[in-house]
Amino acid sequence: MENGKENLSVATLRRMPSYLRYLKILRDREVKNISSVAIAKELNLNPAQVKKDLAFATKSPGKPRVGFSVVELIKDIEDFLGCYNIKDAVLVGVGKLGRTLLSYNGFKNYGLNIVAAFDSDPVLWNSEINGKTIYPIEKLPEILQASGAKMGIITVPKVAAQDVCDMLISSGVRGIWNFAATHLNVPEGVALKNEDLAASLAILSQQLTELLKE
Amino acid sequence: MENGKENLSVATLRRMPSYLRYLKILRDREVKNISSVAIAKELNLNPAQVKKDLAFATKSPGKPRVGFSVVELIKDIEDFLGCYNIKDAVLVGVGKLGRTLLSYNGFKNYGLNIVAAFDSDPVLWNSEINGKTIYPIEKLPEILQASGAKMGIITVPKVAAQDVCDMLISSGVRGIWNFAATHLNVPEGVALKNEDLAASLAILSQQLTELLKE
DNA sequence: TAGATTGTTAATCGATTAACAATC
DNA sequence: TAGATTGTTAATCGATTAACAATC
Repeated sequence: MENGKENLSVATLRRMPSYLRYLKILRDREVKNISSVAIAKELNLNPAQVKKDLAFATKSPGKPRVGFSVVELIKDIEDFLGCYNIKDAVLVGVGKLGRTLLSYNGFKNYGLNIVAAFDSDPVLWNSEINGKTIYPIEKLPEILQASGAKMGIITVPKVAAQDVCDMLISSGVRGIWNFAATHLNVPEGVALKNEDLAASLAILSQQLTELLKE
Repeated sequence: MENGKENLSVATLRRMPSYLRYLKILRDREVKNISSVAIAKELNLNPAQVKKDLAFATKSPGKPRVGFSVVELIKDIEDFLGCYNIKDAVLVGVGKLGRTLLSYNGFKNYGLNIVAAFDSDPVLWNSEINGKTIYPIEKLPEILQASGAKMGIITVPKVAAQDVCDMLISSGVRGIWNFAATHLNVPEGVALKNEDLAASLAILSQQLTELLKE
């Protein structure tokens, strides 16, 4: 999808959901309009950066003296994020984390739809969590190919993660969202995103350490 | 803690855990030594970047022609990340996600120790998950101040998140790890890290969309 | 009108990358 | 020795920020 603007960066993409979160709070408070300067202030960002970021998503320009309509801005950002979203995904590994993700309904706000789940434990087979059926892992190639899903979510233990990853890719998956705390090897042409709580923790800890020094 | 090097960036900190993950796989394969060039290749990074990153963590320099000892490098990076870590944290909100985090033992590799959990549901009070006792939320100020923990993990529903956040801060917490999908307002002097699955998803989706275009 | 806010252009800053002398 | 790898210096690149004319 073309959007006219060049240079959409990962940093911009990463900030989009935080704008959305703040805007939704404003909406709940029945605030009608907001300026990029005010958003920047609340989120501790630079106003010019916020203006540039929003320009990627907005369909109509902001109004001088007024700013942006909160509800319109929410809609524009949701559409913007949605336009990148691959609708269908499968999840492999119905342990604690897998269950949590299956139960989470927030993904649909971002256009993600988990169409099926897989696990090796026969006790879980054919049961449902949040309307999603759990299949034996052996059925993965068949169901995945039938569904056409291009994204795989890995929530299995470390030792199984690479095998599951290979299996997903050989069945047509092109994007891997890895929640297993291990390094995965993927071929060229496959996108990999490691969900890395350790990295978040490292950043927060470092900031906190700096703060406590003062 | 001083480390001699200037300019430790968030980007470097974010990459550290991924080095660690890959190195641990090498260790399991009984690989003895590894060069920064080889690490860069496997992780799709620039070799100069890997060299600079590792220089922040390593206690002794790598050997020309040999590279780094895998086990020493693991130890150095763990120490490096650990030196920033605030040992003690409390968790508020023992729902699905809170339970998952309480049960997860991987945090201790990064020096994080959850000392207590809180919830508003009386059914949970005084029960334990993974050795951590769950207390009524009213006891938060008392227990938090007694423990001296400076980090708070928020896993409550959206609507309660700001109140919990305020409560944590007024009881001495200086770092907030927010898993609730909402914007939080924190005063200056408090570090906030939003754990943002939506942002990850946006990045992965965008990459996947690009890949599927080709 | 006056002035707040817009979007954009140009300057700055910092991270990434290339190149290379030093080393074993 | 020859050459792979180190750590570092200098060049490049891209993101952030400041400044400002245009707008209502």
